[in-house]
Amino acid sequence: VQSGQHPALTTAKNVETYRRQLRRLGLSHDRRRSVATTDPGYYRWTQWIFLQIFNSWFDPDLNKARRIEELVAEFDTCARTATTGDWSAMSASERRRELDQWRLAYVSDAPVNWCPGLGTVVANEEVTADGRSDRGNFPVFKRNMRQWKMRITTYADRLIDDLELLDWTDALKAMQRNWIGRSEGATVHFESHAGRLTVFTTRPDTLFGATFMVLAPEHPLVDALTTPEQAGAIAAYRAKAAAEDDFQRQNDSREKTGVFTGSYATNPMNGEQIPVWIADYVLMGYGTGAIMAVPCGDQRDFDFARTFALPIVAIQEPSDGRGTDASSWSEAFVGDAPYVNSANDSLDLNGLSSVAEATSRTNEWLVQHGHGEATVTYKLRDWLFSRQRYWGEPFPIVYDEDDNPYSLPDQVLPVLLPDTDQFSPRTFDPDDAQSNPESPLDRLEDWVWIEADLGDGPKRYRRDTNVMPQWAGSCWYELRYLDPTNKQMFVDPANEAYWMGPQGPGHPGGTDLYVGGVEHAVLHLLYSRFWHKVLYDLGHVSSVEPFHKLFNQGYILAAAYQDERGIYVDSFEVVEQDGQYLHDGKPVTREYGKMGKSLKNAIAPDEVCTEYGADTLRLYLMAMGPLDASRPWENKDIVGVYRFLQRVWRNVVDEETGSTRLLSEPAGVDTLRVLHRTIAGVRDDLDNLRFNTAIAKLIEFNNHLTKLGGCPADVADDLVVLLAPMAPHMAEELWTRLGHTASITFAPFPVADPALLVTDSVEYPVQINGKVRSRVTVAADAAPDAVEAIAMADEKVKAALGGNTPKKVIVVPGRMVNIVA
RNA sequence: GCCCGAGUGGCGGAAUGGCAGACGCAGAGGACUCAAAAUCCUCCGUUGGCAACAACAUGUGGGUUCGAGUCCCACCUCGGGCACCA
Repeated sequence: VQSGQHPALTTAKNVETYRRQLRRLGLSHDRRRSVATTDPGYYRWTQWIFLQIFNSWFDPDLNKARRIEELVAEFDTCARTATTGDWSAMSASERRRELDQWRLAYVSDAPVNWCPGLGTVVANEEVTADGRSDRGNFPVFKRNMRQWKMRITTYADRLIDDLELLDWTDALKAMQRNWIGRSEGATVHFESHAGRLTVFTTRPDTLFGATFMVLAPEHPLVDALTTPEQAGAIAAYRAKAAAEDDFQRQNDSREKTGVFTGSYATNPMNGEQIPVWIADYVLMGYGTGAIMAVPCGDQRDFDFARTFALPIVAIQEPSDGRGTDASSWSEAFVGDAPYVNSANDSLDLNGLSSVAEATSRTNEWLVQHGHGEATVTYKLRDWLFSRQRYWGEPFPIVYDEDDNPYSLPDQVLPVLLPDTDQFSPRTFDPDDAQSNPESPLDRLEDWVWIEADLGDGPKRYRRDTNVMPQWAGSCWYELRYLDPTNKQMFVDPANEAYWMGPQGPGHPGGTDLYVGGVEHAVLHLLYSRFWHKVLYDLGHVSSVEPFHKLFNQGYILAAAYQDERGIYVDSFEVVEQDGQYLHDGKPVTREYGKMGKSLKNAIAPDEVCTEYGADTLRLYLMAMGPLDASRPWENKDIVGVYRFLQRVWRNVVDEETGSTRLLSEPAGVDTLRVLHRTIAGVRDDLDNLRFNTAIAKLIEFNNHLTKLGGCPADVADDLVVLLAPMAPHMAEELWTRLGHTASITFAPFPVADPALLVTDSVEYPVQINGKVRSRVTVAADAAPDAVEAIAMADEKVKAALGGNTPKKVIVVPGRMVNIVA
């Protein structure tokens, strides 16, 4: 399955068949929009799945999603207590609010990424490292807004752990692990006069070296900790930090800045009073927004301590011999080394040299004494799921007068987009951080307000005017492909089990093969795994994962040219002259990059198609290199595969008459051997997605036929069928001319005859000390001893040995002979 | 800084630890042609040699092995991802 394509396309032989199949499915072909999201069926089931998620919650005890009714039942029997107050005493409205806090899809007023240039909010995964939108490259601002989110964070562990079950590249798995960012450590409590300060650390074993603490400027306890004499400096620092957004803060120089609050906290290990500072290198959005600083073992803390003359205490004897007097160090020490200065009345780490052991002993001690516990934190945040666009699935949600969300009943699905002629979201000055989103649906008052009876009698409700992101449909479309016309459910469980069910114990199930670009690593591929796991937990699918084997194809690159100002110029207007590249007569520099508008180097496949035909375009793309490698497009290379196709054609068809011109003489054993080697090789290459070498083998076979003067009649069918997967149009045409009436699609793919894969005799290269000095031809079934004897008797070998007796002779059957002289 | 990849002719690239450069592009020569295009044939890593052949060659330096583009160690360069993440 190729991302974004309808299944009709994967079986269609040509555009007409594709359109016909689409018509049969009641769909239309629209190049600008993916088929999936224009189909009311997809809208309907995407909304239905959304409601499944909305009406479920995550049970941490079972580590899985469950239906919301089960939570209500547990509240009723007091098996679980509500987070706010007494469930049995709550009013209906209070109960709604309580439940809404548990849902896997929820509305919250929290920091989101607002992109005024696009006019919509976007997910964390859609923001680039430099704080811009991945589409359009507009600035993105963190703002509190009321938006839909999905509780993907509850699946963080399973999303990491189940990567083990998948046949994906290590690079892609690493990207997902990285993005989820699980770090194991401990939370530790430090007492202060303003209350308990809790920090997260991955190195609880270094607690004895914690000589100060740093809070994020936004930390809620900063006000209470700030002493009157420090109030001015703290306020000024916080104001400065607030004026900068996250991205500016991170892009600023890494000079350490910060201000002392004037207060101290107690290091629970040794009772020392350590100063509490604020600094912008501590982020409110990660961990607890507060850190303990261990300057001897962390470079950032070390820099901070040096800048502000804070104490540094060594807690390890550095392995590089610099000694334990930290005042003489020029950098922090990181690594395994024996602990020193690390003991109190009830815990002694001194002398240990294993971080793992010291960590587990510290964790035990923290729990025993009530100072903390082992904890895991994640970088992953909940998924921002609403957008302020027109195109997208509307939320099947309405709000009552108290702004509580209600799901619409299944019978009214799909909620279709209302008619309008104003599709664009309102966009703003890209830098106007204070602007507010306006969905195109907001303007359609007639659509927004509905009268409905959702159990409380007929009432007026307001529709949700957001739409779902483009990822919603792609989160589950592969499931719909298994059962595209089903009107009763999104996929029949029997179909899902047949196509995607686990193939044995420990197998996660999922599609057999998924080909897609690596740019989806932490977008589509993360989101769809999450949805799939929710559907699995709720019992709708039998597979644990949506995509079992994933293959990342490389990008097609093209030359891009920059003028002296560094601005990209149209690559088609660049000429090469004496090894120099010129645009408008001025020299430009060349680089290779992903094709696209920004580099002005896109090549329209239509033009290649018009000039050479679709088969040539397709074949060129497959032949130019391995599927997973990015490689440059070279117009001048296309002619190579074009010539190959023409040679095949001329070997089969007489260009004068248009009828076949096959050799009536049956193929000789040489030709049959080449044919069957080709069959075996092409099969193997196709199985392993090595299209480039499969094509090379076909070219070799065809070159062999060209030398024969044409194609013997008895191998013509095989030649054409071998070619069919890669040049389907021409193969179909040749097939017809060879007298077949049924489509070549249904012709069986040739099978190699093992008898024709072996030869009577084998040419052995004979090496002396690893260098080829001669070759001998030996019967294929000759015993190693016989091969050795023949090699030793060879004139060139004798001459090269000069009468000396070899120390050793190695015969690799069927491969070679190596003589050690 | 951390995590993934990748470095082979003029170019794109081939090579289960076993003849490095398959196949294609570009280039050179030839046949056909009045000529050109197209087509077909031959050559085509570097150096030396008329040649047979020899030496050197898969980013650099070591190692393992009868044998290394392939495996191991260190380094260099390029591409991608993440990053004041505690």
